[in-house]
Amino acid sequence: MELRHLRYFVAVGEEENVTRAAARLHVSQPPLTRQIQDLEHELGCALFERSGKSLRLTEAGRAFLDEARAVLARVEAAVARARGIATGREGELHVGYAPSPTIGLLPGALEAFQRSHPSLRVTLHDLSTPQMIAGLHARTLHVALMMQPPKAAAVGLAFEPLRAFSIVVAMSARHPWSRKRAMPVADLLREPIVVLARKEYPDYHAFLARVLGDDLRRLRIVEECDGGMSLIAAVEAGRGVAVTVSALGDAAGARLRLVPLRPAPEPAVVGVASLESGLTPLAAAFVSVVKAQDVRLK
Amino acid sequence: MELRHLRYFVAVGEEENVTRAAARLHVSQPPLTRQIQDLEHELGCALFERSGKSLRLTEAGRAFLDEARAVLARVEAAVARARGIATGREGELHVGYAPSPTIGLLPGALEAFQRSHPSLRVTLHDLSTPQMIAGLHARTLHVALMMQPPKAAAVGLAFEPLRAFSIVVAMSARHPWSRKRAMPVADLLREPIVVLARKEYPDYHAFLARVLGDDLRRLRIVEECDGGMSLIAAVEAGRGVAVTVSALGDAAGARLRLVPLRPAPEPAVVGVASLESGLTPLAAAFVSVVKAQDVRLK
DNA sequence: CCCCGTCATACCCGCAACGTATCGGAGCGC
DNA sequence: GCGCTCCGATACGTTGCGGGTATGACGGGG
Repeated sequence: MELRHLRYFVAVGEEENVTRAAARLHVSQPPLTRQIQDLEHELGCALFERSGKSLRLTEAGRAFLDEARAVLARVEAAVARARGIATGREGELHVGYAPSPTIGLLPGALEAFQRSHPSLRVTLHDLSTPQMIAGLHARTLHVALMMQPPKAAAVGLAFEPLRAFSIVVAMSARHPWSRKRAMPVADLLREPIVVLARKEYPDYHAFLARVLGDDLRRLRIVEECDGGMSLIAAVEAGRGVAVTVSALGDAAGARLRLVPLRPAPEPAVVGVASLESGLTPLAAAFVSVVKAQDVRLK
Repeated sequence: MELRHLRYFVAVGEEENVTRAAARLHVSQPPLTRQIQDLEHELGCALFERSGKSLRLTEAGRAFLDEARAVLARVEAAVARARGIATGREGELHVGYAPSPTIGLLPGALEAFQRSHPSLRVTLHDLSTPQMIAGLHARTLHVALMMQPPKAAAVGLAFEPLRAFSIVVAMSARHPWSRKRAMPVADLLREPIVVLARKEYPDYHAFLARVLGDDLRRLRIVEECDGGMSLIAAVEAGRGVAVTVSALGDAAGARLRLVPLRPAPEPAVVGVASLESGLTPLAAAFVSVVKAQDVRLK
């Protein structure tokens, strides 16, 4: 059976007249008769009762007419959907993001993208860097907003840098170091330190390892927080200081003082990652929109 | 586009490998490649990304794969449904009936039919004779349990008689005539008469006209009832007598006495009507079941 | 009784779907 | 780096089938 049979049958079924249906379909009557017979033969049951003159739908024919119309409508919808997705006018965009460093980036990017692609669903996924890389490869993520991964982890991925954040020590405004220009690492080691929980934020600990190297193990960690907001609150309350990227200022506002580390480590680069090849039109659009909207790479 | 394209695409999409898909479909690889290309060309968008070696579904391709599978499943279902209906294993049977004369007939008939056709929905429609005849012709009714219609109204219909009911006068057990063998029409005209409302029971008044002829207008009608139960109650209460078929005894039981009219009019024949030609398998089955179950044509 | 409308059959033609053979390119082992 | 292998794309001949014309069969209406 082919869609042709269904299209022909719908016409004949609606007209209950082969000749008129043939005119409607712009074919001649005999082939149409033949196709209908073939269809009935394949189904193994009569769709029409022939009364010499004219023909009439059987019970089964009426049911099959409904079904055939539904199938054809479904095909139409399938075509429309595929075309819509291919042209980027519909579909779903799955965006992975690392919350802390992208907090000042994400809202603007989403807004700009929704403006250029209205009626498009964007799904956000709060993930760690390894999860995002895996998601991109598995095609469950289209793009990921994250810190620049090491070269080795990024094979097959394109990474577009957007902002560079300096590494700072966050502390309460009442802290003795809060008015200084910078804090030496040696002094940091004497301070009580607040960190994000290792279990829930492997990325943060990888970041600390990169920034501090061996000094990481000499930190006096007094508290582990289960989220960025708890960390800010703990630091603001003076329970300790935290090593973080300057992006934290976007979330904390004036509640915290951010003092650069000395010597200044390599700045942390945040950007958008996607597949190097075979990225969807939507993903490409997202990358270019975010890039255009966030030209200021500091 | 034809179902072939969808079948081929589903195979290639699931395998993401033309050669294996070709083997699965029992065709050679080149035609399959070509059909897929034709499909993509017709859709106007790529369903696969070609990376030299092997090929991979695009976003649109994944969506279209789901849709194509759904279409094929729907086609399967359509075929199954048509076949099921044609062989009488599923579907719906619409049965029209005239309540009063068929009250002793319908329950047994339905039970017997449900036994021979389980998992089949039967819908009952309480209708007047002209409505049933129209419904049979319009194919909204499959069969109708009713009084035998006049020849003129029954063109194109097959009527299978089942029972013949004599015409009786229903009255309370306390009525002076309740012990007599029969009641002459002349005496009936002196009695107060209870009838069914003309508006709601045109059939009943047609029946009276057939049985009594011109005497109908000489009846002393004292009350119109809006249903069979009200009629029985009114007669039982002694407000008057009613002219009816002996089938009423099935509903009234011992509460009423039924005295034959004299001279006895032609008995009222109740049976099952259906289309003379082109009746569905289910309708035919219903007629034969009811006939077999109700052989005693009195 | 003839004519018209309608569906079914007979027959022919052309295209498009299929098969065989072959090419081109990418990964892989030596 | 070279050849080998695997896979998809292309080329081309063949054929089956969908579609066209002509005609038959049949019933209903003037």
